[in-house]
Amino acid sequence: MDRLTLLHAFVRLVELGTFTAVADEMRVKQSTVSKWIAELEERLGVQLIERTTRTRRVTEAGELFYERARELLSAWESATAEVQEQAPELRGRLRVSVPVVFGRLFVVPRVADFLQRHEAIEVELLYSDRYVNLIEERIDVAIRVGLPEDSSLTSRKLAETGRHLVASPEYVARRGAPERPSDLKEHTCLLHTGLSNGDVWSFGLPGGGEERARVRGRIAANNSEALLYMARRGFGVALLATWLVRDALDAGELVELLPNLTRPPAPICALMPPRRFVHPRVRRFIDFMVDAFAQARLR
Amino acid sequence: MDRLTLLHAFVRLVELGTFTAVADEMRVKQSTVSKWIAELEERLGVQLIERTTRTRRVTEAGELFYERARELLSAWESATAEVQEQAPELRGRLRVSVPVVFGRLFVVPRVADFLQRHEAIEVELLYSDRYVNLIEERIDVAIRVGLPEDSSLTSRKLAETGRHLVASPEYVARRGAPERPSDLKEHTCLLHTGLSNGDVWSFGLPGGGEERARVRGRIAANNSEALLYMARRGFGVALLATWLVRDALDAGELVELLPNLTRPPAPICALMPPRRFVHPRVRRFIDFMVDAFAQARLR
DNA sequence: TGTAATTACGGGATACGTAAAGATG
DNA sequence: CATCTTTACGTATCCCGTAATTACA
Repeated sequence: MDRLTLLHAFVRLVELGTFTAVADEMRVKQSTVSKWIAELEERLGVQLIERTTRTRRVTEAGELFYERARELLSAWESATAEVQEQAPELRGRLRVSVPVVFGRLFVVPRVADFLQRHEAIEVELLYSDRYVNLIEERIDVAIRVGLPEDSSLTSRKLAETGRHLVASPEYVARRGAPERPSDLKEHTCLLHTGLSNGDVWSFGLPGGGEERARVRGRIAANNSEALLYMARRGFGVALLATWLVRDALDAGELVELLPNLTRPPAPICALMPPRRFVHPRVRRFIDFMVDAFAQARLR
Repeated sequence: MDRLTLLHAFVRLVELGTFTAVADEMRVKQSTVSKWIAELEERLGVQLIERTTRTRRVTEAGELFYERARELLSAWESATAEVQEQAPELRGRLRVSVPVVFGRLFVVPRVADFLQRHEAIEVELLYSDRYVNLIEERIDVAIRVGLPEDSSLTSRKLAETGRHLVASPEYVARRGAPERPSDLKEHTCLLHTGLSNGDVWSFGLPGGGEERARVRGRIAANNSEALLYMARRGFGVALLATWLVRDALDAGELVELLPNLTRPPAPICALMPPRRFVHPRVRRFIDFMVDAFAQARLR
């Protein structure tokens, strides 16, 4: 086992107090943390933490070692940070998976900025609205609208997008317009699969508060553009990102429903495969995107 | 990979200059060192060493990181040493493989001293003159006379033992006594297998210098006592440790041959399975034995 | 052309997670 | 008795070594 990881676990155990907390923080199981601490003590030949199932007490040796461990970890941090400043030119290839429409509208310009700043970086853009397997496809970062169902991925929020509840005028003429979220039960809805709570739509009420509706429909897709297409064709009601539906709204191909209710914004996330160590250029890319998205609001 | 191991490899690469030298020192293959350095650079996102197949040059970032890496490694060393001093009571079980005769005469008393000093230590003595598989038998330390053929084991010299060239009086009466090392070619010799150069016996000449003889015989064994028994029974000439043959010499069951030539002493070694990390109690035990054997000469 | 580093690949050790056991207040 | 750690076990991963390839003097 990586000795610095053992130190990290030990330090956090001293600070947080329970194996469970450390495990959650470090994204491993309790049993793993237990083995890590045991291995560290075994290596040192010294008990660091006296523990029963209910109590933990840092030994005298543990107190001493805790200080040293903290120093070591921060020395590693500063050493790596220092050497990375020394050679700030990022290089190598980034494989970035982006949604088709959102990618074209919002990601590409920012990627261009990133490329301009870092001459030696290459970017491979993989357009997809599906939740591709990041590991198999060797993708460094996937940018997606909404939180993924697969929570094993590490995610970071880049921005939020407004959403509109829409349907085609023809559909509304035929089926009527819902007047309250609960009316959606009577409608055919177009569901986005692959997102957490894809079938529960919530709305902010004018007086404050929130109303949720579990919706169902004939069509479900893990692709927003497919839903947009189906909505245009009058197959049902869809809850879609503002920038996705704007043209259709302007053209009169779609009309907005429940316009007096607010829709909670959907997060735009950068997703990474659950690697233990994130490559600097990936981290820097994501930092850059977070920063770039924070500058301007999505319209 | 263990980050501190990567640092160690990098530091030694800077100091030694070639991947091969580092690999030999760290007991891994060149390809492994190559991957280690590549991984370290990959993690940092910085090239540390510009290398072609023929030349290596430490980059500017590498120079800087070298200093930090050295500090980190020595910080780890001192942190572990410090915490181990803090709690010097060793505990746990040591599985020690010892030769039958040498063990009884020289090891057991020293083990007793070690047990007396460390109350919480348990020792399991496994008597064997064979070269047992340390890993399979989960042996922590094996003490052996002579250097093992299997050089994958890490060994540490505890002491040296004098040796005598012996045969039974009956054998000498029948076959005559050798007058020079080269005469041994005409004799039936009793060979110890499992030792490096077990079939090449060398002797120090009175005027200085050394003479080697490649010997052969009908009987070979990886057990000194078997050779002693065969020598007593008159099956040939044996080169055996002083303490092993003393009783038989005193009793007249064996006579010494070539008494005017010196025999290079055989090393007494502590052997460990090639583990990456030696447990403190094992290390301390061996340190203790080295010290204990250094006190008194073997007779 | 010979030496040294890198890359490819296969086998084996190992470290993780799941689940059950154990312990303690 | 409930909660938290440890232990047992199966599996997937990763890491090392062997061998082929590449690169350079």
